[in-house]
Amino acid sequence: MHRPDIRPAMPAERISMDVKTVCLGMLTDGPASGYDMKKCFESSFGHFFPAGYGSIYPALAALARSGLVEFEKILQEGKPDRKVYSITEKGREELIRGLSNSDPSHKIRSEFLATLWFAHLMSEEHINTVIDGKLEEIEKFLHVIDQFPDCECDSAQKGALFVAGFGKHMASEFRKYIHNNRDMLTDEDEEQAVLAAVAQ
Amino acid sequence: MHRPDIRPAMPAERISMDVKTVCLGMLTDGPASGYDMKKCFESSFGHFFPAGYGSIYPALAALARSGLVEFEKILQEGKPDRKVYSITEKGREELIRGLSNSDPSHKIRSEFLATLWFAHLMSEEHINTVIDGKLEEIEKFLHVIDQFPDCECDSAQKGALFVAGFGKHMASEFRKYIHNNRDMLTDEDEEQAVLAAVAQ
DNA sequence: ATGCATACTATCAATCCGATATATTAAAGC
DNA sequence: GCTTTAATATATCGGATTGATAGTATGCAT
Repeated sequence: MHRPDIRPAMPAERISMDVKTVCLGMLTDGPASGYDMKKCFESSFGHFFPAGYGSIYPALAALARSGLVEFEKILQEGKPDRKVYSITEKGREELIRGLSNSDPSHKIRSEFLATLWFAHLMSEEHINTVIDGKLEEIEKFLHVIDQFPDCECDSAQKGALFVAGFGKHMASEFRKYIHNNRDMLTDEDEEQAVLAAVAQ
Repeated sequence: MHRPDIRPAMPAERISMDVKTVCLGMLTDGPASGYDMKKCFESSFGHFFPAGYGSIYPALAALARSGLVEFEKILQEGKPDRKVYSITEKGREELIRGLSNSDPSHKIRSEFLATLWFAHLMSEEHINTVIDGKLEEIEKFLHVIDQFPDCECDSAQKGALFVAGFGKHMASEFRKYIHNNRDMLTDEDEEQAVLAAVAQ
């Protein structure tokens, strides 16, 4: 009725493994441009932590403002100038802080599963299209990851191998589950099964 | 040099399985309030498609504006009024459209993996904290999903069972991979490797 | 010669996320 | 009895992320 001094929170600068922190981490392998980093996201990092230009460039700008990275403009003939970023000592400290969170998240956002949840509203044909498309995608991914390591951004040896192995394992289990269970979405006797389940 | 009629995109109203579409889907099981839907996200949907109040309420408002849902204000004694939403015929059509995307995404955003990628910059103790924390989380999730189905929002039988089974399978494979491979992050010879790298 | 790929930069609107605010009641703890 | 916590409900706000687009230049293929 008369608000007693509400102030806007000030979230205490949460320790988080965000795009900024990942960029700092990448720079521990040596200087790189935003473009280089995007490629690294595409080839390896992005499989479990995606980021596009719209996140990378603002992240680098913010890091530079806080003095966690420095950059050097390199003029090139023909091509646009490169801004080559390197991590500072302060940046290294901040990276360690970013890694210190004891409960980092692991989130899935799956339009695929959300769609199939409503399989009863879809034609059998379309269900198959969706599933076959996803299987193809997984196949491609497994092919890519099989010839890992192949990217330059890996001082990370141990960690990179662990993460790549994880990706490979989960992708092949993804495939396995779909192979073994896709029938339950398209089986003829679905009507019966459902009725039976309700009946008893 | 003079651009031949570039027009500002008009994104053609992308077909997407977003929060709005999921809310429409939930409403096919009967009318519900935003609060009800949040609970449904927490209990089941959120495991593969998270959404909080900050997404749900704006989504419902937008759906109402477009005439895809209607709502009725229900006055209650003691408690605040409920706004109970129901799907319209137009909304059902839009839902079907939302389900018609042939290539729905399945994305992972894992601070967990991003952190462990840099395991070589972390203490063995902290690596173990992070991993044990995640294992505990998985254990809880498996416990929850074992007593599925238990939520009210499931006309979806087939789809819900498929998705729940998927979650269960992937979670237990997650656990298995960590059990079998966590040693590679904390093995003794890491120190040597790191020292050697620094020394030269 | 025209379009397409590659190499670089960068921005914008739409959306989403996490935290917070407001209000009331009921149960649970001290 | 008093107080804290949980549950029922609504809603908003800043900050971050997404996906698409824009701009500029070279070289390659059709």
